[in-house]
Amino acid sequence: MHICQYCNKKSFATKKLDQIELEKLGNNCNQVTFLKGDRIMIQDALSHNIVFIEGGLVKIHASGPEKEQILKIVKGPSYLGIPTVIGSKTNKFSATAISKTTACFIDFEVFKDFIIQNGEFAYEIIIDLCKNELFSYKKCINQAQKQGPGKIAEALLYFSEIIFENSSFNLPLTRYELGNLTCTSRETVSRILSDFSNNKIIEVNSKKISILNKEQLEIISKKG
DNA sequence: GCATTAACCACAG
DNA sequence: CTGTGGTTAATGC
Repeated sequence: MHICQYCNKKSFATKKLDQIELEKLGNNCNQVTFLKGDRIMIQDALSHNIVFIEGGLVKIHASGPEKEQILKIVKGPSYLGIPTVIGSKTNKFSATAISKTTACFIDFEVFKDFIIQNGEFAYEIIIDLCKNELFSYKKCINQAQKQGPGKIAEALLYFSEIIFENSSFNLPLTRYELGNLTCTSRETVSRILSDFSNNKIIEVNSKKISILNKEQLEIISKKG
């Protein structure tokens, strides 16, 4: 059992719960700590839990016809698996920690009761789902229409602005994984990164990447 | 044809 | 795991 009342990492939705509901949540959720590489959710497993990532970085991936596909990188605080628990019996994707991550597993029946009984809670969940859907649309367009440099520029800006909120960061993926995420090959990632580096748009030191010319990167990302 | 883009292969560090 | 060079295929002037 977990004391949710005093948790300072509540989601926007759980901030809308009253004391009684928080107590109920606490009695029906459990916190787990994952290390880099640990699997948080396994595709095809039955799941009755909503996962809330309190903090840490998580890789969302699913198996395709020939290989595992990285769908996106998510930073806590964030819910995982709301669509897969509500819309399906089994998980339609896997989640793997790529840094130390704490997550709360919430019993779905309790989560469902909150949605049905607390409109403000439900509304916050809907906002979250909407944002995710729009993100998917955007990623689909990027993937279909942008060329290599545009895709990589987009990914670098995503890490810089959304994930790390810093112009300089340590890439939490290998070149192969970045290629997989952006739907290109590892060789293309290598070449584009050194190309950006030669043009003084970014600075690369193995995993450490600093964005030097954000405007230029945005132009490349935008025009594809 | 010729240029561009990017995947695949191979090899070195 | 990564960077680079050669090769090949698709696509667009």
